[in-house]
Amino acid sequence: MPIKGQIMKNSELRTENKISQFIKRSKELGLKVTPQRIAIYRELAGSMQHPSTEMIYKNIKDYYPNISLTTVYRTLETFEKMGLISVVNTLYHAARYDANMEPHHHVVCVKCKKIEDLYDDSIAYSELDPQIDNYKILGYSVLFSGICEECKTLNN
Amino acid sequence: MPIKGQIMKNSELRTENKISQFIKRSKELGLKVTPQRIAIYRELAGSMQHPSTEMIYKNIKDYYPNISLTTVYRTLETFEKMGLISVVNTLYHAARYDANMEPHHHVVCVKCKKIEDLYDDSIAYSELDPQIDNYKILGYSVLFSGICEECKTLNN
DNA sequence: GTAAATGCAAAGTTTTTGCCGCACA
DNA sequence: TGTGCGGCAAAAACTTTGCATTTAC
Repeated sequence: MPIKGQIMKNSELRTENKISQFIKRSKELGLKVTPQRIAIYRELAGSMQHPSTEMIYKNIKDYYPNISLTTVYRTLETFEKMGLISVVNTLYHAARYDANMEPHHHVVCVKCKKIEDLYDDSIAYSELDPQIDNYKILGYSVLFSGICEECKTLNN
Repeated sequence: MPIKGQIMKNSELRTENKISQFIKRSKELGLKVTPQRIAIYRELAGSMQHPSTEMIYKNIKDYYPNISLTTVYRTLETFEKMGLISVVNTLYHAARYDANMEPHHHVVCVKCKKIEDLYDDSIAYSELDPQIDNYKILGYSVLFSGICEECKTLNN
């Protein structure tokens, strides 16, 4: 959290700028802007860690001890539904397995959580980007998300 | 489960073939081939659903009521570690969020579960594959997995 | 025979829900 | 000043662990 009267770093300025945008967008969307929501958004916008709900909660606790974990869960869900933030791992609810060891991709239905295989050569990964040279890359997967035939028909 | 004396469908033959391979590979790896393990592998190999642990357990229960959910959890973990099957959603343990709404990809460290952003134009998705035309595609994400600098150094 | 695998029970994590009081627009 | 939001407690959903017994090899 930025401290008044102190010089802010560039990254902190960037974060504060994102928060202004967030407040503006929240109002447009009819969402109430509460101190908890600002704290949660700030924590996320100021982090490069792609934090979990628990991590966000713990960080906020330090300066806002009364906040509830439930609030963090509910708020992140709301933000995500409104398009203010995104979930890195759509399929976080439970481990999903595959006996097919051929290289292939997946498409998941955001409504019914069905996963289907996808063989598509138009998604090609050519060479390692310098940005990830310090990683020992083991593999990669492409996950499409969408709405499947059946869920489109049910349109709910 | 295929029934003796009945004509098998092509898909069932394919599944039984995969099971033979699985048994052979298990022996090579020094894994014991138990009825439970065959049942779990068959359930996965015969399914297009990318089932969760619970789904596999429930299906097996129908004809093998004594099997334990713990066994299914432990067995899937073992299979995955040995490279017999794979997890579709590496980051299933907890939801991870991102305030960065720009299109970008991610790289996750399989050891410490750290996620980093990745901007890479060499991963390009050109056009929708006919296979997923019946989906209303909302987006896609590329997730690289590997071992990060720090975890490489710790080499454990 | 022995190490590995299973089953049961219990506990640990992560997430959701119900209810009520509060405060923001 | 009403409705959306937050906090607490409880439950649900998912996963792991410890220990005694059984089984595959």
